[in-house]
Amino acid sequence: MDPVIRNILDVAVAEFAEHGLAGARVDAIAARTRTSKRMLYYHFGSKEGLYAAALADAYAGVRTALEQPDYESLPPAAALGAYVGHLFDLHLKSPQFVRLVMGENLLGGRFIESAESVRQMSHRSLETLARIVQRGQRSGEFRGDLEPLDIYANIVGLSFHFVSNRQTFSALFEAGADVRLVAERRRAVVIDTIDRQIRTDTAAGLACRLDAARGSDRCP
Amino acid sequence: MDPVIRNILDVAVAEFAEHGLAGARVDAIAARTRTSKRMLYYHFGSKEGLYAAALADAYAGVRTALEQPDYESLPPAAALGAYVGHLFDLHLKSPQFVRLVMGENLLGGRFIESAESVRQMSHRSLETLARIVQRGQRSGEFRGDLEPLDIYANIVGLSFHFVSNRQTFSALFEAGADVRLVAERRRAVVIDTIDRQIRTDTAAGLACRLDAARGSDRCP
Amino acid sequence: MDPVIRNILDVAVAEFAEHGLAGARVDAIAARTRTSKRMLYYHFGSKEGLYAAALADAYAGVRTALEQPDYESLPPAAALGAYVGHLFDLHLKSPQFVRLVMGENLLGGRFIESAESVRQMSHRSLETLARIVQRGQRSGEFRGDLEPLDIYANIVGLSFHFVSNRQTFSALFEAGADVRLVAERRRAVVIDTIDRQIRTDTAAGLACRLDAARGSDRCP
Amino acid sequence: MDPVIRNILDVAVAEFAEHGLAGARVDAIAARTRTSKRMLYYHFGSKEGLYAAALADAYAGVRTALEQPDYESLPPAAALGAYVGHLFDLHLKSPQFVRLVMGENLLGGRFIESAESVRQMSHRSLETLARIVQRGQRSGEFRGDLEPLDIYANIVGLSFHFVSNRQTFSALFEAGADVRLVAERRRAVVIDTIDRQIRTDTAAGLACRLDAARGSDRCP
DNA sequence: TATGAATGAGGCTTCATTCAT
DNA sequence: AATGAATGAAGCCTCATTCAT
Repeated sequence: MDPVIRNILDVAVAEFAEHGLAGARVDAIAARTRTSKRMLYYHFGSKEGLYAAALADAYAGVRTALEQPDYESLPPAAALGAYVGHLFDLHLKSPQFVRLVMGENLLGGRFIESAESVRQMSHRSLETLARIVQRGQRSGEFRGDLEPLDIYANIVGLSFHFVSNRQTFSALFEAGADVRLVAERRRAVVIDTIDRQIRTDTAAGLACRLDAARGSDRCP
Repeated sequence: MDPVIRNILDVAVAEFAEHGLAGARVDAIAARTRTSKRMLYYHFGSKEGLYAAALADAYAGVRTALEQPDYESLPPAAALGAYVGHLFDLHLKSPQFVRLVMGENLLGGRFIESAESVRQMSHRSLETLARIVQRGQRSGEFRGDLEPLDIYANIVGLSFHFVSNRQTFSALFEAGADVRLVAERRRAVVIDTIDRQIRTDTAAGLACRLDAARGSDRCP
Repeated sequence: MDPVIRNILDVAVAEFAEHGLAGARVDAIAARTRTSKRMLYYHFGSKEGLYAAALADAYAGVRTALEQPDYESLPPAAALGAYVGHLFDLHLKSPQFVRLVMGENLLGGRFIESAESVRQMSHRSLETLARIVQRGQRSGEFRGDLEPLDIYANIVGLSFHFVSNRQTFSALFEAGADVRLVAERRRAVVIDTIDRQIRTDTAAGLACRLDAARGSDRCP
Repeated sequence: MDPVIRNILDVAVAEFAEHGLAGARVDAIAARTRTSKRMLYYHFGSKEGLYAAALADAYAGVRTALEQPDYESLPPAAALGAYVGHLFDLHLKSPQFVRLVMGENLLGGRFIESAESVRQMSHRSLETLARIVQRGQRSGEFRGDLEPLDIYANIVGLSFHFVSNRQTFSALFEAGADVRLVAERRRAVVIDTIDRQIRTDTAAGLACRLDAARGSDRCP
């Protein structure tokens, strides 16, 4: 990639992640770039054009990190744990990406819809999980009443939220705690949570929960 | 509360939730208010002052909803399910609140720190959960190696993320799906997930996960 | 009218007449005004909004001048001559108005269409002419095969063109001539031309010309 | 002419006619050209240089059309009618030329002065008219108190104005009328008007009008 | 002769905020 | 307690023009 473009995108990702689309300043981006403000418009057309490019670039950056380990060589439960840990770490190490996605959600997902590459990438990750789940279900270790998307939403939800809402959450509950220890424990909890969600040898089942959704909240 | 103030806050909450602090427009707020722009400054001093007030007001709105059912009269597992469902519903019904908290996180939690009322409210909700957990642990139904905060973070994380990231998530994975069915299933999955996280009769334990955090990702 | 608005409009009319919509500079207008650039936007919303207001104001300025003498008390031919002279003088004394209308034509008449007041004013002037013509036709002095609009277009066309194309026309044909004498002679020619167009005692008729339009250009 | 230059000029004429000097965009011209923006500057030096070239080119385009029919073989009155119709048609078919000349007038005729070729062309056309007039005067058909320039200004004024002010004029008076019929009638009216202006057998004379210019507007 | 990238000045517009009344 | 007019700083964007190749 053209190093000029590369440079602009790096700066833009940082600025948009830091301040959001509305709060970001084109002048601020230009100032931290090796080129001029005029060039931003030459290459990207508008502030929104630059934002969209930065968003896509951030997703692309994550994609590289998604070049996954070989889960197939591990037994299902271990593979699942590795997968969850990997996704958790990914979010933990990509706070800019997380912030951009948050901002994008606040904007109603306007810009992500047009990014086909993002969709492909996401689906590939989901399929990797689906294969692990399938293996576990065939071996009898994993429950059969869960969709891969149920699990995927849990993993991403827990991982994402830990990073995205850290500011308010730790301000409210963990004032002064050691950040590294908090993350380490949280990682373990998330892996454990998903592991228990999916194993066969546990009590309540999803069917009961769905029944309950129409009636009371009580499951035996 | 002074109806003028009430009116201003309602409009401000909507505007800030919609556009964030940077994207919100004081003029837009004033225009949708029954008073003039000058009055916003008279009562709240600045845009940021109004934002802080709107944020606190949104939290207060949720507080009312938190006047909780009497969990004590239910057996621990049922109480937990009810608690989780309640929190999930709370987020589902308060998208403005969720959006404000997202925006606040993007701002680094700058404004929430000063809101003591918010902290108190949050802690009260955590304590309610803690009491349920304690009962379950004493009866042997619930695991003893979990902190209430571990569970609370899971519940809030899953509930919040479902609402906050709906735009991108459903754009990527659920294009065209029935929104109500998706929410219903998701609610059941979340309750089920927390239930399984906390019961005693399941396989892997947290200790193993924490060990793993220092070594591999594999738990027996 | 608010003197601030009045002041802005005066300056804007001058600037837009001088440079056209595209060539005019908002900064230049603001600088020659007693208020700030910000106020232009406060009162008129945009450069185009200010342009439209200036255009309407220029037309209104002409309207005042159109408060016409009492043509009814003159015999038809004399009334017609007075009317033509009046319109000629009007254009001659309103070069800014003429330039604005030229610019408006170059813009395709985009802004004039929305100005109902302009339409009313123009039609009132046409009706004044129509009444004179009617009197002359009844008395037998004026031809009966002409529409008032045919005559009005001639009067306005000749008057307008003399002012609007003076720059190129005199550059090409009258380099160095005395401007006042040129205008005086031109005024006489225009009145004479219209007078001859409309009298009964002349040679060729319009019918022949219209026939010719389908065939040759030769009229007996 | 170099086809590259030809191509650039065609595009430039269109753009400047459409938007005027200030409103035209060099980028827009370059984009619709078969060459690059750099070439415009290579060949024409600047935007203004290109404008001047486009203006001269538009005049030259009209010159070709002015290669006139053989008026000498017609009797004076018929020749005059043909001449007037020819000039009217010329304007009608050259709206781009008309728009350019309008713009040029708004610019004060800055660029036309330097174009000697334009002057020559215009004078040749005037001389053609003068010869026709002279023949008519000698035969007694035409009045002797008119300068050829008086007539030429009338012809060009009426023809030009019909095209140049069509936008505002028809917006104000002919909303919805059939464009072709309007033009046809207008053409006949113009020929008729000039014919009557110049014939001997009519009432009022120019001398009276000129006298009137110093006194009242009333001619016997 | 030709091109895509680059440039700096200046264009229009909008913002949060305050003043006179 | 309330209002409409006012403000200056700063925002995004576009222009004609030129440079490196």
